[in-house]
Amino acid sequence: MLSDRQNKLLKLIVEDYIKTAHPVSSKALCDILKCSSATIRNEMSILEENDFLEKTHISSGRVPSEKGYRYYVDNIMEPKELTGEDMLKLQTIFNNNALMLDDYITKSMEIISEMTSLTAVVLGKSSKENLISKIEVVPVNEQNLIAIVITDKGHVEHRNIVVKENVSLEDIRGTVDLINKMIIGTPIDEVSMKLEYEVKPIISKYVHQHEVLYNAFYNAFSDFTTNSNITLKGTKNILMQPEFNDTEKIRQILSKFEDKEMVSSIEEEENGINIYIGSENEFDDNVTIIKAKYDSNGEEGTIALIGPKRMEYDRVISLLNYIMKNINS
Amino acid sequence: MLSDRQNKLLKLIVEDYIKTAHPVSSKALCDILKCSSATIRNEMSILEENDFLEKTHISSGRVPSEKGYRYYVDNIMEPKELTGEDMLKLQTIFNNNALMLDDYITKSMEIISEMTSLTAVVLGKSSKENLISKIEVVPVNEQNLIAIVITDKGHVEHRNIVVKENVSLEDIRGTVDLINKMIIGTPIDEVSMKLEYEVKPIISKYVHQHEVLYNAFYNAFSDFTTNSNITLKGTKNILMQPEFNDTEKIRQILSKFEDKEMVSSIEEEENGINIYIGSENEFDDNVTIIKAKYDSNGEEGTIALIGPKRMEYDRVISLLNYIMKNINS
DNA sequence: TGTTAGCATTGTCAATATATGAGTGCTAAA
DNA sequence: TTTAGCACTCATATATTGACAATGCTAACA
Repeated sequence: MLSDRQNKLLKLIVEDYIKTAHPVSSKALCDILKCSSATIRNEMSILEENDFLEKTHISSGRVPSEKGYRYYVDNIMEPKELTGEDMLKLQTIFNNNALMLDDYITKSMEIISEMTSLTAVVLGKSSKENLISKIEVVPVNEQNLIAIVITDKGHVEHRNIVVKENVSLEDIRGTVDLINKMIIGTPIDEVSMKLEYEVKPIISKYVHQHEVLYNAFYNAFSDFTTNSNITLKGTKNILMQPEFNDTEKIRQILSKFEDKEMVSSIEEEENGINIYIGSENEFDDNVTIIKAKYDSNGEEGTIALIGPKRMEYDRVISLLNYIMKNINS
Repeated sequence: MLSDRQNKLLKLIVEDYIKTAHPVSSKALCDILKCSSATIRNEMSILEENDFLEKTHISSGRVPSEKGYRYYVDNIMEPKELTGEDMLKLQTIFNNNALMLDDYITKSMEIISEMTSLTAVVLGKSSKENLISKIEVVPVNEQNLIAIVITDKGHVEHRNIVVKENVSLEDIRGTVDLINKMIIGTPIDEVSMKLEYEVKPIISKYVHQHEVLYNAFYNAFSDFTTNSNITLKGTKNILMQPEFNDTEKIRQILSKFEDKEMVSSIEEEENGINIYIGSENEFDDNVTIIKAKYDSNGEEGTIALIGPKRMEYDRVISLLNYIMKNINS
């Protein structure tokens, strides 16, 4: 267990380092702790022996280790009130009644990304499990139709449908009506199957050009499930941090950001707000990721912030907390 | 005017530098030009005097200047046949009948970006001038409706509409019918005006809760025009090039990529394929941008590739040419 | 007149040296 | 337990050096 003074010291070091990004020297803390630098050095070396602190080289000041950050987050850090300014910015978003859930989330994460200089990630649960609530088909010209699919959660997807041969508008209408009747209430990821085994046999009875039409619709619907739904905001922010003053590191992170699988791996399973420091996360050892899983009336997803391990943990958590309070229900 | 040999020399230097990214020495070209390095140096210094070549330092090999690239592009470079491999990759996209114009363009630019290690930009003309061909409203639950707007070019936009007070479904239907009747054929950027001055007076006569409903629809439609329509593919590619082995340059370009106005400035006004080398473009002195304006049945936009000045001009142009041939009409 | 061999020159790059300063660890005394 | 003092270490910056890769120039050559 750490003594009171060690706690206080660790707190000062972590917070100073978060602010300045420079290793913290013993001298710098004399005034605050009302003792000499030697005393502080003694305490520091104890903290270092216990792996809470590290040195960047043998005669450098101290820097928090991953364990140090973890201890800070778990035991020292105090919840921080949102500043009026921060709250105001978010409030204006949530006060806007005309937005959908997705917009609330994306916009607030965009703002948070800007406020904190972190990179924001929004991973909407793929709409696989959403139920189809309506299919609408609108002709654009003789060969092109647009099929619009609306799910029970209010998600809208559309696909272009090309009908090469001459197909009568009636046949199209008939097909759409049939599909609509049979497919409403089906989860999106089961649409293909249902089309194949239930709709196809019936269409072929009632619709003239059933072959052509069926294929067109089948193609349009078959890739709905593959939709991934990833949003990144402020990609560059994290790369502006001094810990990424190195082209290799920048390129490495950029590559990961462009890799959908990599980004998808950020998805959170646990409830609440969770912090993954450095090697605790699968994404990249150099970063901390703070994730939160949201659930608003069954619409689930993950919001996350990515930044250097040296981040304002207390502030970020308050901000995420505020969002979660506003969207969870 | 340049002599034959100077032309040949410049060509060799440009192409060698494009391939290797290393300054080209006189010795390296002896074999090809069948003369001694001294002779080549003499010619080189003439080319340098005329600003076609530069040195990175006083005793370095030569590197093409902007003027050198420009001369190469205008007078030396020969059109390059697409390799079977390149063509095949693009062909598979254009052979897919189920795609819309936007998809053709985005997908082929994505592939080209990958093939050339350049960054691709697609700037669709904002759909401002598109005419509205249908408005569809679908209820999601008691408070939320989705308004879907389809334009004559087949673009689909949707907005969530929140109706707080109890409004009857009939009133909503009535409003939608009215709006539909009055607004079809209107250019998107005139919708707000038309709603205000023509639709509003009539709605207030026939619909009960006209105030609430009108406001909801008005809000949903009012930001249609602000839609910008920018797509970037392979952002990281350009930053992987050796000329960007410098965190400052990387950050500078990244910031510009995240700045919508900056990216929008890439839009091309001239017809055909145009090349802007270094300071010839407004975006960034360190890059070359090759732009093409497309026009497919009135749908206009710009496609562009961004990379280091040291890029395979001939290949890139052939690739863009191929796309343009396939989409222009 | 154009080409070339030869050589001094110039700058990069990498390795090495040197000085400076910030910060530590340790020890002995308060 | 705290602290002053000092030796020590390492990063950083700057200068020095030698090897190397080019060049420019000149004088000789075809």
